[in-house]
Amino acid sequence: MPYVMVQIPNTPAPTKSPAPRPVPTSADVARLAGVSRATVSYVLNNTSAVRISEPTRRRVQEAAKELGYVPHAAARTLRAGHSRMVLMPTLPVPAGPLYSQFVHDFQGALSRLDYTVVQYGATGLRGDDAARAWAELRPVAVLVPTPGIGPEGVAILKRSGARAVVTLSPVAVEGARSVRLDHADVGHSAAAHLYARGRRRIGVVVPEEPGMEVFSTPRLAGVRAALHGTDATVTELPLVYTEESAAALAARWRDLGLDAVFAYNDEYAMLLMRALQDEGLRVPQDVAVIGADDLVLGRLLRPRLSTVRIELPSGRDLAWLLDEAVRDPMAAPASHQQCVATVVHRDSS
Amino acid sequence: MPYVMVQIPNTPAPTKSPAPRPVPTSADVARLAGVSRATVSYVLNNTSAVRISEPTRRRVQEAAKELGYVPHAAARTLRAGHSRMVLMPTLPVPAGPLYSQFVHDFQGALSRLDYTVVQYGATGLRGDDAARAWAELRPVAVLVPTPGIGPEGVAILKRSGARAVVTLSPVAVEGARSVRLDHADVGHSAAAHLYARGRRRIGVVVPEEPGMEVFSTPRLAGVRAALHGTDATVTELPLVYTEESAAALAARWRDLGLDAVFAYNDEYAMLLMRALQDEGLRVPQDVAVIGADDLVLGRLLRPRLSTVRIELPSGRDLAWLLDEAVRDPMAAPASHQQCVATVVHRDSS
DNA sequence: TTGAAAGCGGTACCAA
DNA sequence: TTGGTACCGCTTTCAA
Repeated sequence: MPYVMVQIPNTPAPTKSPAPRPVPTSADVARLAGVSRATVSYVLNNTSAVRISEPTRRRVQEAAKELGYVPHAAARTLRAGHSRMVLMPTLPVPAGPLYSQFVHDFQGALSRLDYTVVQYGATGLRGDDAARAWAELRPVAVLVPTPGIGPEGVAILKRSGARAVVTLSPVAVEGARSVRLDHADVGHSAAAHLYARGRRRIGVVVPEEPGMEVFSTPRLAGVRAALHGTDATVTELPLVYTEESAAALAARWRDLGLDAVFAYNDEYAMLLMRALQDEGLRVPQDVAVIGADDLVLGRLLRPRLSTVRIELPSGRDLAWLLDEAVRDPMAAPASHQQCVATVVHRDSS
Repeated sequence: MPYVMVQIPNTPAPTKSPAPRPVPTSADVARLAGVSRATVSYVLNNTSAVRISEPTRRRVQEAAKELGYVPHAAARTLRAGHSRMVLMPTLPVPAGPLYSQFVHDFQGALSRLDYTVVQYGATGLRGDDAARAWAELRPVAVLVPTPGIGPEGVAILKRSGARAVVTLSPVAVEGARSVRLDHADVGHSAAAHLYARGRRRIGVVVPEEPGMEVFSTPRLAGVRAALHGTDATVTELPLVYTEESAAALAARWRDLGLDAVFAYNDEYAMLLMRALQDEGLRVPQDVAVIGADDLVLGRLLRPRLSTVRIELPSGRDLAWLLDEAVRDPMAAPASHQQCVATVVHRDSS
């Protein structure tokens, strides 16, 4: 039992040297102001159904300030039976610029709708265990930004009081509003593009960083699906996000005999493209390169980087979707949003 | 009163059509298993101080599973008087790769130490109000990754039970462990470098994206400080992170008469450098360019981008620091960590 | 081995 | 206009 927090109301700590003053409660405020806890609650929440005299009001506020009183969210939530917390599990990998922007917008929009967004540090739990961990916090809504939850998980959350569960997932999840987002589409688009441009021996970069498989596996699968039944071949290319790893891959490029590569995303594409060029290979003549995510930086390369742009819903739209779902959990989702993946053809492919 | 959660224990909802079953509690589990709530608690928490017979144990577990019981974190926290939650306010701007990586590591390390990290969506509150909002959650520790808290805020958090407050801040904050991190150092290093390379008319990119001033202001101030009293001039260059904005800036570059630019960070630097080159300016002959953050991608440019590397503490180190502070809040911080900014001189300056 | 009951900090009903 | 008080869900003595 690591941290015993000694709670000794109204009594200076006994012998322990660094007496940790107990946290002030509304009862302390009431006592200091000479009123009841009820009155404190009324004043501090500006309860409109109740009129409190101005002098009393002031006394309470001064007492609260003097004690440095801060209400206890857990107690309030417990009593109220609900909260305005929207929970979003953090990604299993460091976020890219696209996703960071999305989260930022999403949070901003929900703040304006008077929700509190909380990103919950994934503890390595999976599936239903993860759902249970989230459910312990009794959020009013949950946004799962990966295909990391099934109907079971959704049921757990709803049974625990969540009024809305929104997922970004390739398949609709029973009970949740799912915005369809399939990373296989990205791979599919990239592969179809390369194939249409006459490429047949196609490499696919697979990042070796742990956790990345959540995204890289479907992207690779999309490539395979697009090329299935054609005369094209698919070659997996493990790559770490370092210059050295890219150089090593480029060094054995001629042996691989590939004429195109889908580089997972723009960042890996930029890394690899530079290494290929340093190796004396011409892009796109010797090898076509395409990335994904349509980063600004990709446009700066020469040749300009072709990419697959994935149309994430704006954070604002998703916030509204979520709010609507919270307000009327039973309403059928108006329309099944879908994130489309479109090729942005520039000069590298 | 938007969401009235009707709690009718042991009674099917009355008339309301989509009967929202009340969330199951440990009392429900107890009832179904035919035991007391105490026993349920013992079983579900594997309380070692108490022996529960195997049959009872199983009955409880089955009842819990059948009801889909999930314990209520707020209730537990309230009763226990403390939690293992580490709160970290989200940045006011979308995170860059450097910070994303840091947060990821930090979370992973704290998870292993059995903490739960929660990124709290900033609601636009500032200073002490923000501190109060964080304090409502009664976190065991708070990491403030910006200079967004003062001694007052720290006091509020500590009075509310936080056993540790850690800040990444240019100045030590009374009561908190501060890892010294001053973005002015970044500007200072960049400016000193450019000056040493003989540059005298120095531009400083100032991102126009809202919220960015948290970082851009000190970086600019650092440049000014480094050049104060010399014969060099400093010119602010507002820039939006788009090709168009960069092109517009580059178009009037010759009129500006600058021979060097500190571009806020590597991403802006890459953007601007490309625009300058497209305008026919030679880097570094006509204009020296230096960024910051030492991104991998900067090394891929030609000329390779000079940069200022800022040595963030590793997430793991900071997690340990925090854990130590939690375990012994009174102990003086062993050593004042400091994030140094060092110039990585490559070819663009 | 199990149960009864107190109490964590707030809120909101009902009385005064 | 205010105070008393019964909860919210869970843990943890103390008794049985």
